[in-house]
Amino acid sequence: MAKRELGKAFEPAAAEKRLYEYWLKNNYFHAQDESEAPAFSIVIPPPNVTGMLHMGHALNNTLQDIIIRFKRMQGYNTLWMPGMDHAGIATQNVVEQQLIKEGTSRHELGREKFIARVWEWKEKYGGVIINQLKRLGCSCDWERQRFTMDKGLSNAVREVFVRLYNEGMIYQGDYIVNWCPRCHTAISDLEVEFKQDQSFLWNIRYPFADGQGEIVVATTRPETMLGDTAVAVHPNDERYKDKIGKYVILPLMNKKIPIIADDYVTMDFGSGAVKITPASDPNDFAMAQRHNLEIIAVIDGNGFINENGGVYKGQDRYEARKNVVDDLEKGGYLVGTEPYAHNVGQCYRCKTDIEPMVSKQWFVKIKPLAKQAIAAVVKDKTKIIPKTWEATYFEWMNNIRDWCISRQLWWGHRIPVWYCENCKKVIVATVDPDKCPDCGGTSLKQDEDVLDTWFSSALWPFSTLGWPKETKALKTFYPTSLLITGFDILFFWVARMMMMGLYVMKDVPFKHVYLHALVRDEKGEKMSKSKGNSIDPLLMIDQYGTDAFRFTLAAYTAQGRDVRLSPERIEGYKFFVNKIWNASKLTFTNLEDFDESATLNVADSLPDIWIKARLNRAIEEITLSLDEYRFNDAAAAVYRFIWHELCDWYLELSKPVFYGKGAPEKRQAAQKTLYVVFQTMLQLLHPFMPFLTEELWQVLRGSDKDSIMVSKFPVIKEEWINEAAEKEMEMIMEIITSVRNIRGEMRIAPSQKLNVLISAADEQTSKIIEHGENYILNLANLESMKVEINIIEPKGVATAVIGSTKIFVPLAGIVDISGEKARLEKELAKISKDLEQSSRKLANRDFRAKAAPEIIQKEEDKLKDFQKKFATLENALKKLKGLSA
RNA sequence: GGGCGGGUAGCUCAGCCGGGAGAGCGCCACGCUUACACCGUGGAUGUCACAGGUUCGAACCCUGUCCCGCCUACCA
Repeated sequence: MAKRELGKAFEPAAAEKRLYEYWLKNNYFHAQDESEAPAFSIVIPPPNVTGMLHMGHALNNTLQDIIIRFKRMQGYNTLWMPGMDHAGIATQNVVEQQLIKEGTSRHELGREKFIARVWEWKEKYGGVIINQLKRLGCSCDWERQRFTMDKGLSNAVREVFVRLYNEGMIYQGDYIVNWCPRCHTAISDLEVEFKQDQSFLWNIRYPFADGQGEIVVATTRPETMLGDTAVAVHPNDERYKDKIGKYVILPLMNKKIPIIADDYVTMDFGSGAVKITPASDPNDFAMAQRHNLEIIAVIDGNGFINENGGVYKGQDRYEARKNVVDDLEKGGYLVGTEPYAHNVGQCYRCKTDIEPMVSKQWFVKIKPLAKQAIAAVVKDKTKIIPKTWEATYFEWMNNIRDWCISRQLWWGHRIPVWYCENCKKVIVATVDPDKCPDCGGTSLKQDEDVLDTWFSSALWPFSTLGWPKETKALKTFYPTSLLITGFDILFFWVARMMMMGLYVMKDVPFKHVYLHALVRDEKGEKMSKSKGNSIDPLLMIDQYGTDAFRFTLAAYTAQGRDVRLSPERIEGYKFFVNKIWNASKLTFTNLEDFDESATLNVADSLPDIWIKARLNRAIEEITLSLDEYRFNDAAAAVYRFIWHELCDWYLELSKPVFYGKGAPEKRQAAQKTLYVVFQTMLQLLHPFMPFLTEELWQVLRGSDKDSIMVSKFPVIKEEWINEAAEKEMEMIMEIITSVRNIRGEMRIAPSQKLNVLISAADEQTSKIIEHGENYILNLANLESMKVEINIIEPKGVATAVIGSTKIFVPLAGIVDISGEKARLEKELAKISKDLEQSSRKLANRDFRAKAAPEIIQKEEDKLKDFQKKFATLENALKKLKGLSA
């Protein structure tokens, strides 16, 4: 085998670039539309076209790439479908800001030109995140990349809209919606964020129209009283029973409004009477519909009082609040003001207070869709992982309200509805009509609104595969196998994909949904730009390399737990990368003269057999963990195998053989083992650390061979299973560790060679230990080792015990024996505690009567062990005291 | 108001279908042994939030309490 040179350290930046290009060039990321191999597919949660890679993306896409690479190596025809979302409000905002800087506006430009500008912006600046995903190592099938505003996806949107409309699932009407006075659009219930606000509760007196007394109402929004059209009380409220149907005078507006009765009113809140403003409150709106109340809007789309607000017209809603309160007070209508904490809805995008407003909007009738989506999860057609999220999913789906899908924006899928200006006919069509089907008129006007961005995202799992065309890709990859996303968009996106997938495709969009947690800072706070605590993933990649970064994310991704990240943690895994790099250097040096094809007649050594048995266990654990999306467990298993088994033990045990201190055939056997184990280790690690493993794989096997990413993921090899060897090795390792312990505790210089006497309980153990003599001599740094059966403890030794095996280290002439006393006493204290606990347990009659027999047996074995150890140590201590006395 | 998750070593967290408290980092001691000081070897460290209960036995199961997150909700 050729000589291989590795530099002093892995250089991520250069290697990452080179290897990613190599993968692309060889088309490894590409999935086949048709294949013999079983399909495995994931659609990416499409990032916003305006987006920059943040930690959430980094985590989300790292996890996807780990699974995709794992499955690809397992031989699946693997598709990772990438793409982006047009992000209506966000993108429109970005371009509008640009226009403002240029001293113009979208209104000056006009709709068509504005949209052209957005496209221009998209081509020029949009989608930087795609290149950032590449730096993360994502193995997406880039040839298939989609954008929600693409022609194909836009067709899908229209097709679904028309279908829903024709089946009576979409309707238009004047309803109260969440209106953002800054974005000038309606938003869905989900897009409203509630924030607690320290405000006041104003108590206002409404006099009866007949002059007989008054009724007091409380409100957090006094300015809305301008639009009050009733006062409501509970029908069973004795205080007001006789007042129902009477009228009060609305202060400031000097208007008669009725007192009505409705169950919605809580009797014991405030005075038990509530003012009703149907145009400014969703509950009041609902009540107005029940009671046929007048609906008077007093606040306009900008958040200003309109012409219905009398003298307050033209005032901003907060200014009007102040003035209304002042005037109420002046007029003697204000009964009192009390501090009050309540929730205020804000626009998720711009944090402006939402103004509930009545306007004409499009809605999707959602209950029938939700019903199917619930059933699919109940029947396990789609599995939500971790399962705890199912409850949340059901809770939301069961209480879902109709989805407002129209947005008063320009950037987005324009609603495919046209109005004939001649005969008022409403035309709903997938292709732009040129004349009215009824009257033939050609003066058609398209609905001004666009659809909620999530409407198109909801179709993502099938629209990206070519639907409504019946493509091969759709047939092969739908339903997709898995969706990986953050729990924060369970409702926004996952739930809606479930509903649309079932409605359109008659099948679930994915079989598994893995919901991961949020990335937080080391204090557990959500990362955000405004808090200034966000960590830039690209900076981390620059500093520590993609592999270390990815591994950190995986290692901290425990189900149902947030990922707390800090640069120090990533640095820790950079050390791991370095460790692997150096182990590779050692490996490659020792494999220089290795001939892969040579046949060997020499048997494997114990470490050879052992490391393969351990490798088997690592394969099993990693595979199982990844199958169950336990990323942290999988990462820990790789880490432990590489560092604590391969590096700490196998490489150390094998050094003498490699350095030629034995027969050449033994060296060849070790080389063969190392060659196999090292390759397998790289394969296991590949999903986590794609770059490092590819680099090493190619150096090890020669770069003319295939990439590691298309090699076969390791499976357990029957012939490697060897429990006996694991036990034997464990014995030897324990002996080495106990001598090291004595050395450390007794402060014996590492350079000081020791002689050791070992007392084995039986012939078999004695053989095992003798078998491992060379390993023990080397790793415990001994001059000599002697094993006998049941020898009497010599004088002047330090003693260690492993079960029935005793290890004696003569200290005469090496170190003052008095230190051993303290060491033994410490050990004795520890063991006597265990001993006491165990014997107490066994002395308990109930324990003997009720515990499982194998547990009792185990406990008895334990006790015997403790007793032996205790006796040995005690004996040693006695001897020591006798000696020094 | 309802729901979910969490409170285990100085820090971040595993362990939780009940039977000898773990990892990583940090800390202490020793060591430049021909892959690695981004390292090696050894060591110290915990009334497993609190209070009850079930059990032969509880970090793990049950009940309650206290904190900390998050989600959800129309009490004006």
